[in-house]
Amino acid sequence: MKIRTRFAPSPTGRMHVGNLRTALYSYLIAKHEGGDFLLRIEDTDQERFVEGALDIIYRTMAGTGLIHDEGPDKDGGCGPYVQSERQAQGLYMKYAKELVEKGEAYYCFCDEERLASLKTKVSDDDDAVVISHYDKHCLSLSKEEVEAKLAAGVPYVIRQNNPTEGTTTFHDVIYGDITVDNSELDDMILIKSDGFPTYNFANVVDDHLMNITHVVRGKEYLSSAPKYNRLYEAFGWEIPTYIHCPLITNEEHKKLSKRSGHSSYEDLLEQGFLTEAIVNYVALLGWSPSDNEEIFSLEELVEKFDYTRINKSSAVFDVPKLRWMNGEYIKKMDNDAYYEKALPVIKEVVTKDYDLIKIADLVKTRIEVFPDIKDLIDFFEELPEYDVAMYTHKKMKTNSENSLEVLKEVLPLFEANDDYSREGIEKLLMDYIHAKEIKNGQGLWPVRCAVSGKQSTPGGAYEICEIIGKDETIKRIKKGIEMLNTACEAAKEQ
RNA sequence: GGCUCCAUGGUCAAGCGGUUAAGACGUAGCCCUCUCAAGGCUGAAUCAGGGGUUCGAUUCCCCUUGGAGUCACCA
Repeated sequence: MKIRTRFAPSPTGRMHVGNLRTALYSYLIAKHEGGDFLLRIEDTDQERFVEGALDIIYRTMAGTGLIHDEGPDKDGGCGPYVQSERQAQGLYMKYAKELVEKGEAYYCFCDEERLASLKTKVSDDDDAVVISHYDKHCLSLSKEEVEAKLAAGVPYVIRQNNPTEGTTTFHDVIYGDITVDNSELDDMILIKSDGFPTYNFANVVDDHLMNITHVVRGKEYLSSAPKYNRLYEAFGWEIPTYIHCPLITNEEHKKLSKRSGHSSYEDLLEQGFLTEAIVNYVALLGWSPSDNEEIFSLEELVEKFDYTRINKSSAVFDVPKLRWMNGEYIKKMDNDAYYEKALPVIKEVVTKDYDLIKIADLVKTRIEVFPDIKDLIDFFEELPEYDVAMYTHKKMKTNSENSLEVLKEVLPLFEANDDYSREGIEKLLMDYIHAKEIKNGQGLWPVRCAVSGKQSTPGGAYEICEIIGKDETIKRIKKGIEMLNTACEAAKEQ
């Protein structure tokens, strides 16, 4: 039997990483076995629909490479793939009525007020949680009463009719058999008063009609799974394989939600993460391969993915590790791809006519995310204000006096020099250092400080001088001499 | 609060009765080195607690504790 999985998002905004991972796992499970991966849009809540959210879904799927075989834009014979369109065909109502006839569902005319009276507050520490359990009030309505209300146009919903005794057991690949008392099963709404199906109902109907074999979804749905089973059984349909994925949480171990912010795929892109790194990292939240590798392309994931190795416990979304992984991907990038990403960021900071490629090369192993570049290279554009104390470095054996000496002696050499290639500068400086018989650091530290104004820089003195060129190098060394002069004189006076 | 699930270092995790309890991120130190990275090496750090079962439990069972999810005309 061919595996068919589906990703069924609601068009309510950006896609947060939990959804992305669900989509990824669905895709991987299908593709690992050469099965089909479908995209279905669950837009049964008209109020929550967000303009443009559909585009985000398509863009995310295409961007991450999770290409669907069937979907709203790719008919595979199970369409339409948008639930509002299916609703318009009266599809869900038809199935709901079938259930009513079987006694597995019933019309409910209870108004908001009555429903509210059913709600009970339960104190959960400081947060007051409101729960409700429908009391089957309308189940006792006679056929005639129902007909009369229907004819009178009284608003109604259709509810699932769950037994109050006995137990229901369902099976999940990851969590095993789970049994609950039927008394726990609320008579959930199947068809809302606006005629739309609820997520729960549409899901079951569509998964069956679309021949979905493996239902992949988040663990937050685990508690509603028994009610699904009752629906399948009521219809006499085959129950698909359930694969509930563990939650992805924030640092506080709470479920990652849209409100957590900065946790959607697009947020991450805006923060400078590469989609390959995001996909790779997210794949490893809740799943691990049998070997020790960690860096995987989507193709490799397809090959390696084994859903029986998915974990049970939730995983914290650890940004530092994502950053590390992103850095690994940056290092692996070929020049074209790297420059395409790096140069625009560099241009934001450096407007001077410098060799931006050289700057890009300098920072490649020093960043984890592209925006990191900015803070690293700002000194190229303009020499920052700095403290002369920087020239004093214990390990380099430098201080204000000998730094001043070095800069003074090196200045004429720079002025006389015309070879500002990296090699040229190296020769100039090393010849000087050898002649003076000092340690490399003693000569190079003051120069690098003068030329960058920073304690630490990507690259060393040679590279920086090469990039900023003769005029700027001389200008900055003079500035250093000037500052050290005043500092040394002030010291003498004391 | 009811129900359900989960429990190996700070984080991701391997382990599926007998191991010196992998590996990765992070972290500490060292090497390299003109700084910062990268790279190399080394270290610290984990089986929540208590009962069983067993010749032997991280591993199987139970309880406790802790955490999470869920309890909508949202998905």
